[in-house]
Amino acid sequence: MARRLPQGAAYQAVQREILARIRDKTWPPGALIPGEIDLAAEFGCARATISRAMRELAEAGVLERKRRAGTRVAANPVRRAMLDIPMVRQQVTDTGRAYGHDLLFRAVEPPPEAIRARLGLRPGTAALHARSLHRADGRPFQVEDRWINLDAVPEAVSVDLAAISANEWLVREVPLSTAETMLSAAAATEVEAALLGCPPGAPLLEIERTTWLGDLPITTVRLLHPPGFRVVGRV
Amino acid sequence: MARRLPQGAAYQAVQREILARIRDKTWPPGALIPGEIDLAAEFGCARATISRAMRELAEAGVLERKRRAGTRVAANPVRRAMLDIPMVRQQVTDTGRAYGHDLLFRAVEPPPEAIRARLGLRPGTAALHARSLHRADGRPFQVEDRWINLDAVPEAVSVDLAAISANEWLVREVPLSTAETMLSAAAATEVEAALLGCPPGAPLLEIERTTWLGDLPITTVRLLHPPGFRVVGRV
DNA sequence: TAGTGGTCTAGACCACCGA
DNA sequence: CGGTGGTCTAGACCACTAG
Repeated sequence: MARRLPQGAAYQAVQREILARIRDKTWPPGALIPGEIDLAAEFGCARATISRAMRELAEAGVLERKRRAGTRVAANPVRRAMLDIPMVRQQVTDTGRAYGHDLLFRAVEPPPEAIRARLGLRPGTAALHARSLHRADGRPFQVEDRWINLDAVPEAVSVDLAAISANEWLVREVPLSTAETMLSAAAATEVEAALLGCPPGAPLLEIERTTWLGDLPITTVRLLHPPGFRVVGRV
Repeated sequence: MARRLPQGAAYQAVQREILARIRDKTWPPGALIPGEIDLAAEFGCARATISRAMRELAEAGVLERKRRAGTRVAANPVRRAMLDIPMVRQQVTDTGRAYGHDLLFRAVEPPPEAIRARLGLRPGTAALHARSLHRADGRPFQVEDRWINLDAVPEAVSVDLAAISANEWLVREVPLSTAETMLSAAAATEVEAALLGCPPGAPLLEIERTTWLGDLPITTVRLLHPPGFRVVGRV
């Protein structure tokens, strides 16, 4: 590989070259591009280097790879946005504001059907239900409405949610779970409007997230953000 | 590595083991974990295998790696959601519906200040402005309000946007650009409400995206979706 | 069934930066 | 300055699947 380019590693130089050839239509969308061995010969590097370059481009959605069939330029490129959704506290303090939260409601009760199904509970089973308001510099930042599966994490029932937010407790005690996230827009109810300090009916960004530990549903949460709130995605 | 586990590759087995040790608090948040050489010895595999396993976990936000300082369990785990935002046509047809779109407006005109800055244009420079309504089975699916930098892609001015949507033309002609995506909630204006078939003030999911080719801004677009529309993120 | 990508290894050199 | 991660190599075997 052209002796130590100033710009980073060899596999990245390979990626740049591949991208350049796609852009200038040397390799148009859908085209079959040379195999790893051929490219390694052309670029004068090891096959593993080409392999890593192409593997990452495939993960990024730029290439489509199949054994025996070879590697093609993706015909229908998909825009992928990586959203980082940090813990609320960090979201607030990272922007230099003071974090605070109020526990508005806490009960152990049977969840509505939609939540029950999402948590995989038997009908009639109770779960921990908590609603909190998170604040930045005292101003409303996020309303959190959370259900926790007590079959999965029974110790949650004895946590003082006024002292530590459910969010943080779960991150500490049940780390590294998998999650499904949904984003949508919702109109503020009377109650939500009062909490967030906006008119009823105002458009709120709503994030719903269900979290599993393996196959076991742990918690499902609905986060509401005041008008103007934005989630920013990288690449 | 424990002789060809049924579940996938060796580096994945290493990842599972690392995750297991984080979950059971063998390695709590913030803890320094053994180096690549030690782990390679323990797992009986090559250092490269450990390296790949840990590199991916670091990219996923589970580990934090620093030269000389070693590898630590991330203290403030971030939930990362990967949003796939396909081309509108695909989004519609993938769900078995018929795709259609109407060009509502097209002009070459100086953009408002916010757009002008985003596209990096000199004051007074005109850009291509297009507004379209995308339909699924005839029903409103998305309102697209787009500005295209004609300094970057002058040939855009001669494209028949009624025949091919700006979205698809750009994907075909200017592939593999980098982008910034923002999601928020917005209230429907009178015009938007009429287009999307919802009451004025209804909460709309708004996606704004600006796209660059290298450092050159290409286009910025605002996508509005009717109430109930959801974006789903994987992991 | 042959050829592609997927993975692994043993060894090596290097850049970075914390102790 | 020395140890860590970051990368690269040459070679090997394997899994999958298109032809």
